[in-house]
Amino acid sequence: MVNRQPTLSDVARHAGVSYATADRVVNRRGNVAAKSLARVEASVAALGYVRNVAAANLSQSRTYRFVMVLPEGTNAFFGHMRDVIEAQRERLLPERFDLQVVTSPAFDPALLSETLAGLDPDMLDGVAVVAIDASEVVEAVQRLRGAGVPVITLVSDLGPDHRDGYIGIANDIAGRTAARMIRLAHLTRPAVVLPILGARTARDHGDRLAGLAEVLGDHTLLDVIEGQDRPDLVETKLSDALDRHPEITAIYSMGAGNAGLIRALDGRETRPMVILHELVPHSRIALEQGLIDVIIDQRPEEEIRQTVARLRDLADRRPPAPEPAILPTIYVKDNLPPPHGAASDMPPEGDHP
Amino acid sequence: MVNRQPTLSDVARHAGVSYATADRVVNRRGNVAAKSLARVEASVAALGYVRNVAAANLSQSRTYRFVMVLPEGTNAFFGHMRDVIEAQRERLLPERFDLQVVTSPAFDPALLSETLAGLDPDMLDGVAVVAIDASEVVEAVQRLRGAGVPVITLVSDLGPDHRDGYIGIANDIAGRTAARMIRLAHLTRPAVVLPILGARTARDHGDRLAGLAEVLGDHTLLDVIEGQDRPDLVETKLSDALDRHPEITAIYSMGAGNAGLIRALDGRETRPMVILHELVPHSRIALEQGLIDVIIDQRPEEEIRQTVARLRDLADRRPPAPEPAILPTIYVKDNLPPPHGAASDMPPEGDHP
DNA sequence: AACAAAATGATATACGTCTATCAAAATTGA
DNA sequence: TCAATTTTGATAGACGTATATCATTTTGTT
Repeated sequence: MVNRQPTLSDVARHAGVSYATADRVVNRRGNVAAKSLARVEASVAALGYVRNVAAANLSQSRTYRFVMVLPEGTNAFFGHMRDVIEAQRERLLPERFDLQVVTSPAFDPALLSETLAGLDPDMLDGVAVVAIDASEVVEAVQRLRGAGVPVITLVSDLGPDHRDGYIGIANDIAGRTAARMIRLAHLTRPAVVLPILGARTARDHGDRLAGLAEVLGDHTLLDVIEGQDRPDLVETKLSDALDRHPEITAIYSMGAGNAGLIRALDGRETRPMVILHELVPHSRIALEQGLIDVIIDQRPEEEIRQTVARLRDLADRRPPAPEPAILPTIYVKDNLPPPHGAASDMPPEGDHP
Repeated sequence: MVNRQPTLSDVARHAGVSYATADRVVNRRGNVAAKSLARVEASVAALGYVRNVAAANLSQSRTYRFVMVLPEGTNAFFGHMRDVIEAQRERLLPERFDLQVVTSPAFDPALLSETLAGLDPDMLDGVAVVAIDASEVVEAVQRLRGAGVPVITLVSDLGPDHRDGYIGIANDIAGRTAARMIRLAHLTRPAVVLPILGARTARDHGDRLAGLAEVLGDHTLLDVIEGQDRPDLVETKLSDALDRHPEITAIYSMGAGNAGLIRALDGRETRPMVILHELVPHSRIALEQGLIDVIIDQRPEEEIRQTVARLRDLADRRPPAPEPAILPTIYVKDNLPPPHGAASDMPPEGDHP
């Protein structure tokens, strides 16, 4: 059996002070003599007192008010992420979580910093933002943090000193993983790899490319195609490259606009090995139909779950719960999650009769 | 802003009954006239009342008492799983979770059912068991469930009618995934695949083998080696097979005893492609050193997290939270999680001053 | 020693639920 | 219609914490 968890009254009794004084210590209200402070802290340690967060929240009728700032637009990945957040929002409402989604035009640091500046720190317990690594954004984040609002970055990071946490994958590792898969498919022959990205200036794309190059070894890496994350551009540029370089054995697409990539491949009778990023409806279909081989995904469901957990721990001012790292997940045709947007937790039947 | 969540008092007022009557309805205490019952239920629906679980647990000084029944022994996988549970146990103690681990000798249905029979239903709010699919076990589980204790299966399942949930991977999908990886490594040449498993009678191994065969297509599948999950046996049998079949291009090990597999490969100058199951210290090292190519893992951290969440929902008698499916995870050398047993994704930062 | 300032203690209320008790009202049966 | 039964209402205490108030004690200063 578990012994009853110690309460703050237990701590006060053990320290030989009143409940009020113990409360002054643990809630840092000041006006406590150094001696009392030390005794209370000693008792906290001795008894292993941990604040009962449920009781604390109840007493304050606390609501966790979190804002998630996502890029605006119709991008399939962030569209899915918004769906995931919406599902969580409804689930978490009765547990007193108020999740709000705010959008800001993609790739625009000035507008993003304005959006962040428009958030009222007094109405917030935490912010998660898909960051753009620019000085205005860093400043806007620092203003929030200075006002006591914890900020974590989501999917796209700022420097480690400028946020209270990062939930997302390491993009160099994603690139290395892609390279490893390409090597696995070229155990007995040389590879000629065509990299496609949105823009050389996009930091996450650059990191992926760097990781790719590191692990690719002696295999050949062609010049990158910049597709601006636009399907039409990707389609024409890729078609052209495939015509000019029939020796290509693998394609790694680091950005978005993959609907165009799929269209470019669909007509051809033979195709190279293909790896791309993010499991979204059109990439899923392409994988199921055998038009591509591998999808590297960052599991947005898991990212949102961890984001809420982390924001909550930050709001409660307690050490973050250890969570499994979010690693680039490798999907092939056979280990895809069940199709419905909001994932189900059970294996798709039939396996265990 | 969020409107305040309705309380049971709000429901009572809306229904025009006293708090006591509303309470009688929602907590099914009986002695309520049909008319009152209907009105309260209508008000619950109208206001969207959801019980505040935190307040309820506080009022009852509730502790969630869960037991996890694992196979006994030094198996690296279950050893790791126990470490993971222990880490969670400490974390969850202040939140009034009492996680107990009970072990039972591996592969012994009779002893497992005895172990289950030895659990006192009155001292328990839920059980998770690594099941053995045998009638005695099913009966023991049914006795627990009949006594009001929810039981979920972990890693190894019973039939869907005999438990309140299953947390683990679908093993046929794991086998299919392995086959897909083998195919990816044989895009331009035929594969000759050597399957290794613990015993043909082990259901999860059988499922993996079936999945493998389904996806392997025209490639050659050799006769299985039975290694009894024992490193020494695996080592000698594999060495022998490699000597007799130099044409082998891939090995898929579905069971344990992989330390022997690694020893058998370590001496050789060339080796086939190798896929095996479960990320444990020795398999991790082999992957990092390039002795094997792929590890298929079931993420025990994630399984334990979901297990606790599911048991809690069952104990609270509320619909299970949607959780992302646990899919066979593909690890290559580059997307391994951070090495420390209990994974942490963040440096243990200082929080807000 | 006298006084202000700082520290402490005692206590009350609130959060939303569960549980229990007792009295009052409504319904049922004969 | 009267008694027995069922149903309902009102209310109080407990869970552990946060917050506030006010009186009292201790400390520091000159």
